[in-house]
Amino acid sequence: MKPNVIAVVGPTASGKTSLGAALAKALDGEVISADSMQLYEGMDIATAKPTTEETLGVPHHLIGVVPQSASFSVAQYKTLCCQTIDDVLSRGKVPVLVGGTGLYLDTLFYNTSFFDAADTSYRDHLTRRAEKEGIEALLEELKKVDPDTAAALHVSDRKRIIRALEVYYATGKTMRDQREASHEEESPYRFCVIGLASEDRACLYDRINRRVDQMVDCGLLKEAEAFFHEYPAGTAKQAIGYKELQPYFDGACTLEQALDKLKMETRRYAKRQLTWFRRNEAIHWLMIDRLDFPALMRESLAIIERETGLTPKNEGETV
RNA sequence: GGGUAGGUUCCCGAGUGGCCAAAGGGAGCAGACUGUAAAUCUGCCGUCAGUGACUUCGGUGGUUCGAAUCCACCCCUGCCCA
Repeated sequence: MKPNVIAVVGPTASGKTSLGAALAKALDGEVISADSMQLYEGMDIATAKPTTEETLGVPHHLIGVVPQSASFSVAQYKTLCCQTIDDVLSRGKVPVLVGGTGLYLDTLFYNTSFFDAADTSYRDHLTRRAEKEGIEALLEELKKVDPDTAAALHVSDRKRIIRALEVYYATGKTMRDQREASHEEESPYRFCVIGLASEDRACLYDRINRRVDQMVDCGLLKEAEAFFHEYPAGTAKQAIGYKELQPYFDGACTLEQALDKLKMETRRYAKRQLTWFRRNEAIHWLMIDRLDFPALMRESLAIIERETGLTPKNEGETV
């Protein structure tokens, strides 16, 4: 029988961190992050990494483990995450995945193996060609080698056109072949996925707005300033939080304007996350605007018990 | 009080007699996603029925076959003069 892995997913600011840590604590588990930005070192406030208090004394893995300067990929995440899951399991603990990066989570749920993209040299070459010859030329080229993918892509979708060509030239496979090859084996784990969402979109957006203000209170500006000092514009990772603040530091807008923009971008990100997760029918959704924290815990534990048979270690110590 | 620039669909902002439900952008909504994914891309976006109809361009009247566009008066806003 496959080992159980719990996952807590959902849009940003939905409360994954607290629920995940509390569940891990209750189930005698350990948290493994499935967040593409918390993986990197630094950016603690901007990426809302769990604080010491928030971890509830439960071990948290894959947070701040990749240097800013490193190039990273989904493929590497998958390897790293599977190692971590196995490590947690080997110690008799329950792995609790917590995060909002849909692609990273799917690579685990569906056990897909991606063509590793860490080496960017050929991609850079294609990018330069796109600049010189125009992306239309590359799309024409893709039509010849991989017509399926070419037909499915919009001309504006430069990144995917380039990627499809990259995959073809590097592996000799079309994207479809690559996709099929990546599904050869089933996941070695059995996932029980809890999703956090809100019935009323406005409620989630409200939480996001408030959280940005909290981030500022916690020193987001100072963190961003130090970050800009260490990593000149363009060299940093693409996390939301700094690039929206850049104009403010440059004197191009007021702090209020920058924060409004930051909130807006975060809201839009949350919406994209929801779109991603919605198509996953295995997710057990819980509504954060209908359930308070104890209720979320109760419901989650009920779902987990039903699905996996796992029960809290100590009754009454669930919060 | 005088002068002047304006008031356009959720917001910004084009439009200065028919080709205007009204460019463009933003927001919003929906979708995609096998790349670094907190990234990137797509569709919809006045209302209703789905080749059409109806209600919109500060207000009220007017000119005209026809007005967001022209005229009159009124209301409001920015700036300048007092």
